[in-house]
Amino acid sequence: MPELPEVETVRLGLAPVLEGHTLTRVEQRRADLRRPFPDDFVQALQGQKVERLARRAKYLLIHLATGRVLIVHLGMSGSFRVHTNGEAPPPGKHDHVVFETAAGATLFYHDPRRFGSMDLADGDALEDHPLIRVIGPEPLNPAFDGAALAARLADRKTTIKAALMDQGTVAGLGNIYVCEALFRAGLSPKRKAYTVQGDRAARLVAAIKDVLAEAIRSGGSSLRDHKQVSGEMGYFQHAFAVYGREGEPCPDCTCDGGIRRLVQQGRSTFYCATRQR
DNA sequence: ACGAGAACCTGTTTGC
DNA sequence: TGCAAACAGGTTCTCG
Repeated sequence: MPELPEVETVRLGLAPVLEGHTLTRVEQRRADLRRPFPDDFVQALQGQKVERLARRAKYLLIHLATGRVLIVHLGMSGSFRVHTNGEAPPPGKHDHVVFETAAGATLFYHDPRRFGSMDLADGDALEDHPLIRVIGPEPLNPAFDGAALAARLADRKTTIKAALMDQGTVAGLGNIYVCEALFRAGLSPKRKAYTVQGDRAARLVAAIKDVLAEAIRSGGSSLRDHKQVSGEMGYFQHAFAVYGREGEPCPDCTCDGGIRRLVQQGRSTFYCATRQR
């Protein structure tokens, strides 16, 4: 489920359950996800108080009162589910981590494909962590403007689609929101990245900020499984202009073919060849 | 150094 | 109906 708006939705859902609460029990139910858990995973978390939840790109950051930080990535299929009032069912096959709080909440981390990961860092060295260090600017930060994006694209010979999928260019976009932002900005996914300068870059930044903010307000996008930690669906998927809409009419013009699909870097791209140049 | 493709997994949908 | 192939919200390693 997870691009920036989905991870932000998870953060907002988990914050009231975790912030200020103590983890009375942490159960690690397998040795690895995409990578091994840190050796001291349970020891670093169990019995500790959560201070606050943050997010960087698609990483959920759980800051502990000890100063350590749990870094969680949801991969392609990771999700959290919260049960309160002692109503948690037994963990299922793909519930790889169980957290219990002193207030009686139970959290399952569920991830069938196991592309997710969990790691620990020291809070004061978080920006130096290998996973965090390589990430580009946060798109919703006011400092991220057309000039900032243009500068990062100026020497990129790949396509604008590939450049935006690269977390080092700008943080948190994935296949859905790249397709949607390029549609809103009227830019072809096949355009060379270095040609996105000046007004084109400004339009693209505005489109990125708008689509992400709208998606967060909608509780993210729920494609196949549920996403909000309560089990409720997000509903931004109903607002997609192009993603997953191959063959449907373009919502913004009367072109013949409607929405087309092509494959770039092994991923589906959806776009309108008339509106996006 | 950069960019494209493969690999990592499981589950679901599509096509013959 | 049944089986195989294709496809899925991501990242990271390898190869050219």
